[in-house]
Amino acid sequence: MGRISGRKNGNRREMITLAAAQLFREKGFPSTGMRDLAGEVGVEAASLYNHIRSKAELLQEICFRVANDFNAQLMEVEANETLTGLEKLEAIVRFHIQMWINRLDEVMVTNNESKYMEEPYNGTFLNERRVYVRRLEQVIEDGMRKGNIKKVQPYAVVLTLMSAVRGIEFWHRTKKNISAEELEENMVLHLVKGLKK
Amino acid sequence: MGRISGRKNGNRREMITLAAAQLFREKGFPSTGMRDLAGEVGVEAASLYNHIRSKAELLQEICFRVANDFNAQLMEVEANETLTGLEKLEAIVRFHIQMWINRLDEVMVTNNESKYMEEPYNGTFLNERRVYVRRLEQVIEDGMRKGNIKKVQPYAVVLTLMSAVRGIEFWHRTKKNISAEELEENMVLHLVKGLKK
DNA sequence: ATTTTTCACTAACAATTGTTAGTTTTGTTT
DNA sequence: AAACAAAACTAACAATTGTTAGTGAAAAAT
Repeated sequence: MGRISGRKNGNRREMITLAAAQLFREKGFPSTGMRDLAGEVGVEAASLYNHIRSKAELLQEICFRVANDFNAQLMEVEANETLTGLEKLEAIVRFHIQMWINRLDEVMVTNNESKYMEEPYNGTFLNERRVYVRRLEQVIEDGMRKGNIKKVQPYAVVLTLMSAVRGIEFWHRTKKNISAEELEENMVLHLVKGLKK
Repeated sequence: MGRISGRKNGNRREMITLAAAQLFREKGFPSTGMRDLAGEVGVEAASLYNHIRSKAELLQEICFRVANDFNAQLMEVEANETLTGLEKLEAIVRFHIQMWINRLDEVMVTNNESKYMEEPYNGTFLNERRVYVRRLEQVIEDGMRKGNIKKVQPYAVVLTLMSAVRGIEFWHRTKKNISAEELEENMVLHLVKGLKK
């Protein structure tokens, strides 16, 4: 065990993973070649395999890392007893918006390319998503019961919220029109405050 | 073995296009092989080329057909002088919802796979989209000026609206929870009525 | 009945795919 | 300086890709 275990290796691998996220987003997973990725990293394709096991593994790492971050934040909000239902929802929506603004590559890959994961990873992923949606519905139902969220179909609202933020993808391409803060406030106003009773 | 049902070439080609839309949605454009498509149609891969010029042409046909349908409806609404700004917006949002419900394959391909079109088609497509967004912003600005839409950033609202309906993709996989009509009403309530002054 | 058109077939192509094997270079530890 | 591990390289593989050429059969037109 000579070298400090995986320190340099870890950095290199992280670089590869982030380059992969960018390419997977831009070109899509199936049409991103290992030679494309190698070129981005500045190395021959075969050399990548000193750091990763397969192309598929890269996709799994990206998707599950993002999924875990969403889950962790939801857990945190759920546990916060000082917030009303509507405030919880707002915190969650703001987190989604910030993820889409700050980690566009990874989040878009998670949204658009996760279907290219092999089993059982894709199945697990879809299941985790289903659970996440159900927990979000619970937050809304709680808010409706306690009285500061107006009467709606929780499932429809969750679908709408989680998809609406995807619009940030297009904002990214033409940033000039409007700042990140303005965009966030407008979306929150439109999507969350509109639910106040 | 001769021909199957094709009285007219047009029918056969339309069958191929719709099968392509379904496969492009499910598997993505790059990883849908011509042999997959041929199998779906019940024919050998080479035989497809009696009806189409290339795989790329299929994608173009799907994307521009959908884009044209959206443009046509927007033009119709714009021309209707009896509607207020908010009513126009509602009509447009309802049309989007119905397109996502009734023509999911084509609409999803248009949203997710259009980037795989070669130039100049992709450029033209992105430009058409930009124009569409700008026209939708105009509808909102008109509504704000005439007084029945509350003060918002039109660009942010358009992004939100156009993306929110993408949630219907997930509804399609698990239809049981809620009917198409309920979903539409909930979305309209959430997305449009929330904008009323 | 004969010609013409339509369309499916088989076979094959050049290019590209992810990945492995084996070797050499690089940088660190003893 | 010698030894060792990490990570780069070249070369090659089997499989798959979209597409073309050429042929024969069925349908439509004459």
